[in-house]
Amino acid sequence: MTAEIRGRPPDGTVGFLHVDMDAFYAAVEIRRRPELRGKPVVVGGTGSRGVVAAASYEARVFGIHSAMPSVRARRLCPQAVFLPGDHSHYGEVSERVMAVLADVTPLVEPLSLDEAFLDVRGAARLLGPAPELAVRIRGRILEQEQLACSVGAASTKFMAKLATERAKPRVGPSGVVRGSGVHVVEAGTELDFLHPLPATALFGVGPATSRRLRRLGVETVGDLASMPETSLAAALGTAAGRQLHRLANGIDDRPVVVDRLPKSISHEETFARDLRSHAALEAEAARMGDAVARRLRESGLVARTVVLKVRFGDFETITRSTTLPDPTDSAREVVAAARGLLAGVDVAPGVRLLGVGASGLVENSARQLSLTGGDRAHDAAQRVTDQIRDRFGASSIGPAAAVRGERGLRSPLDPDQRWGPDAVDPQSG
DNA sequence: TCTGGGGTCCTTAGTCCA
DNA sequence: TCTGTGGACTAAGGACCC
Repeated sequence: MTAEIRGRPPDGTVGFLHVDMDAFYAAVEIRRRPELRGKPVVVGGTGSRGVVAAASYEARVFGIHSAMPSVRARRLCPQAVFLPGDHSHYGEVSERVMAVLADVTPLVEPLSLDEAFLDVRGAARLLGPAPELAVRIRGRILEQEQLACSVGAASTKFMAKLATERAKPRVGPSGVVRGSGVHVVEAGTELDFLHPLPATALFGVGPATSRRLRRLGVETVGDLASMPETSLAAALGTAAGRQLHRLANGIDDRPVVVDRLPKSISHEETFARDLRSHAALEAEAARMGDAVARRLRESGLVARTVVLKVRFGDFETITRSTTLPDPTDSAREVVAAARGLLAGVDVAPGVRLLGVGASGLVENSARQLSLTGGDRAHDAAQRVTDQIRDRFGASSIGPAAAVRGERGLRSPLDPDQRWGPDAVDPQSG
């Protein structure tokens, strides 16, 4: 049984840290291959339809950034070293980094492989004030992993995250400029720090919201803070308006949450070329549904809702979902639901991406008690399948449905196969 | 110009039911 | 019995984040 542990809400003292690894994936690759040090290194985007997952600061000098289409990145810097991602290795490194953080406080909330919030108010009483802990954490990660990170310290999570940005290396006119590594926003100076920043610095202000805000004459966080909450709510919706108004005024009472349960699990893939055959797509849906069900079982979760995502050649994206009579982690049921949803989609225009997801997740412990005999036998069979895969690899066994249809479009499902189709290591070929 | 994969949260609209 | 209302739930899509 997983229990969520929550820290206390902020109390006005500098007690929150945000730790963010610098160009994490690229830095891990450079550590593995020291001859790449100082060179522009790009992780991901090795295929024709991929995007950049991470870029070293030397690559950023050329204007390359994450989420940039790989075709464009190559045009900007043809001499950059493009590497496929090695997600499982990054995961291992991340676990060791998180362990360093857990040495300081049990109140660690990972946001992704390379980022976490810490509530150090308790630890500070024993180990020293938050800014000192920030410096110590940074030194320890550098010493143990030979990887640089930046740390922000402030009185709230959100402010600590903004502080980290200030501490990071940046790209100047003459190249890479080293960052301070640690930045502290002292209690009482939050609004001085916050209000000159562009509104896009706020969590939740992306391109669409930014456009709407500019139409209202809002450029900076200060502009936003001086607007009535009701006007923001009218322009952006109740929840977003309220949230932005609070953040712009430095209010963020979210505690650090440890062991957060996932809300959804999904698997999606962009194909090297658009698929038009229902049979081929059914096989892909079966493969992905099987992978999703396996991750549900690994997490000890069952799902109430199965979601199918389809992106067509023109980038139009639709989702179709269905809620099951009983929550499940069975590949048979997830795949059947996904294929049922797919049957209602006209795939003739050509499908660029297909995804299968599971949501409405609950812990499996309650469901186990109510299984019938047939379900128990099926569960046992799935456990054996999982064990075979653990031993011989993800592609060693799978649903028969997954091998029908058009073959050879891509390699079998591989957790490291991310960041787009046709990931080929240019160094090896 | 070309836009991955894995998530979270919010809004809107429709349906069912008390 | 009819009508209105509001909550819960479901489905679909959009925006955003790393």
